[in-house]
Amino acid sequence: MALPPRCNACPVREASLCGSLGEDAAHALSRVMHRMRVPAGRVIYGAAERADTFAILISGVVKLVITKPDGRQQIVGLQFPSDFVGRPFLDGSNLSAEAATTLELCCCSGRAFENVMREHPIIERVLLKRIAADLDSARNWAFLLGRTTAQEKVASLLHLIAERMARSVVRGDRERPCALGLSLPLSRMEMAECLGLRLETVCRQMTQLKSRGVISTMGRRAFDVLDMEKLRNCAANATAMTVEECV
Amino acid sequence: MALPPRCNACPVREASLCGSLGEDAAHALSRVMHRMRVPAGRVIYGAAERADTFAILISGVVKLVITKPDGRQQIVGLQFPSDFVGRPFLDGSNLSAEAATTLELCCCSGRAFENVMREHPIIERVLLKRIAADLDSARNWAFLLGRTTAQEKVASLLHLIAERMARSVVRGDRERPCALGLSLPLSRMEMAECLGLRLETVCRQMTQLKSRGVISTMGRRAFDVLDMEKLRNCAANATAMTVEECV
DNA sequence: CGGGTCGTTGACTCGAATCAATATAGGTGG
DNA sequence: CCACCTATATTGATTCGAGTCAACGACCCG
Repeated sequence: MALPPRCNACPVREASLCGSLGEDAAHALSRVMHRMRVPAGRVIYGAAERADTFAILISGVVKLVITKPDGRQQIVGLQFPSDFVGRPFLDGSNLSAEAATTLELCCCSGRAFENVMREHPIIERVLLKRIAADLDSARNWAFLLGRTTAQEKVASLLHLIAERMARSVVRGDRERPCALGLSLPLSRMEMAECLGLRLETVCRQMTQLKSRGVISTMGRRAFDVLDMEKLRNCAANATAMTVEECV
Repeated sequence: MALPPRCNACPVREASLCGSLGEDAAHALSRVMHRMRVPAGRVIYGAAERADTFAILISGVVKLVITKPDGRQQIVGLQFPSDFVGRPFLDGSNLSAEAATTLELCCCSGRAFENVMREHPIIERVLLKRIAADLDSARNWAFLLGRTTAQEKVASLLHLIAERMARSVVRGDRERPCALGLSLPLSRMEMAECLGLRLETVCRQMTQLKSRGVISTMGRRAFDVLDMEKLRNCAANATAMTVEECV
């Protein structure tokens, strides 16, 4: 009746939804879920088909995208390791979920998940909290999109990525003063789609942050946070900040 | 064991969360909830205090606002009659809920609600669906903020208000070709705070919509939709639309 | 009827978008 | 392993939509 070895060895067990369940709900879930690798770019669920997947993200990043008929796209959410992906009970909006990087998932069909959930109401309660947290993030994102400068947007995104990627990489470690050697899960284009900007604008802001010694980049898909404090400042209120204060 | 008279006479009973509950869960809820009037401008819950209210909105409009230390504000959600207001189980973000107009609420303490919920898990399931729907709205709002022009933003907001206000006013009526004599629950300033714009920009867009015969206004807090089709077009893709096509 | 808030309009500025060249990374085949 | 090739990223010049600042007008209150 013990959990399978893959659960005991699971790097996100505590941080994920599973970590908040009791022994038997966790066990019941473990019986229907299985590991899976998904290559970057794969669509996990799209606007058309019924979202019939439930998954916990073990590694990699998933982007949630709204696409309109005229081609405009907006990334409205990012899911990191330990987050869940899926839309139990959900209506058909124009939302799709796509692997931004190669993923490791622990997943099952939506139907199987709903069955386990019906037998273990605690899962429902935990899911409710997770969705409420997602709602909070979505609203904070709306603030970012509506009320901040390009500078703040880019800095906030890098800050978010630094926090979430570092947490999933140096687990257990004491908090580091600054995050080094982080992989950047998004292209410039995708960053722009996140932030309601054009990719050229994202580039320019990245260049500025580099020249101010806030970050540095290595290749296209990696960066360092040289000064977390500065980054936080840039994210919070770039407008109230002169170049002197920032450098 | 019947529901109290105020429930049977409740104008939003079917559309609200209560309408999706079984007989006894609805009855249990009705015993802890009570009617309340709240004047416009009152803060229902704020960033500081623990959000300890749960309410179903019977009439009026509630705005959900994020305020940053530097004074920037963004309205990240509107709740209309039949929606719920409150944050069961929720973390402290910088979100506050404020009455945009005079409200009629059916409410109880968050604690009381959680107690009833624990005894009637169906409430949890229904709440989960409502929150998931809110999450969807929040993400669609993020698209609006990130990827649309001022024109589309204003048109979309008016369209949303027309839909939700009409639904709560002419309940039961067949769908009207266009909504007339709608009350506008927000000031220009609040509209701007919704849309990530300045109030002057909102004004200019309103003026344009009027001159194109899409809407008309009567006083500060009322408007008509003269041509719902045009409004929908303006909301969907103002950029792809010349003045000729619109007029 | 007068005062104050809120809304409207106008003139001008500025930040990000757009259009247009490069430059670099990273993969491919020789 | 190197040279090439194509995606992606960067930088520059210019435009344009929304912001800002300022004046005026309309509505709502006592």
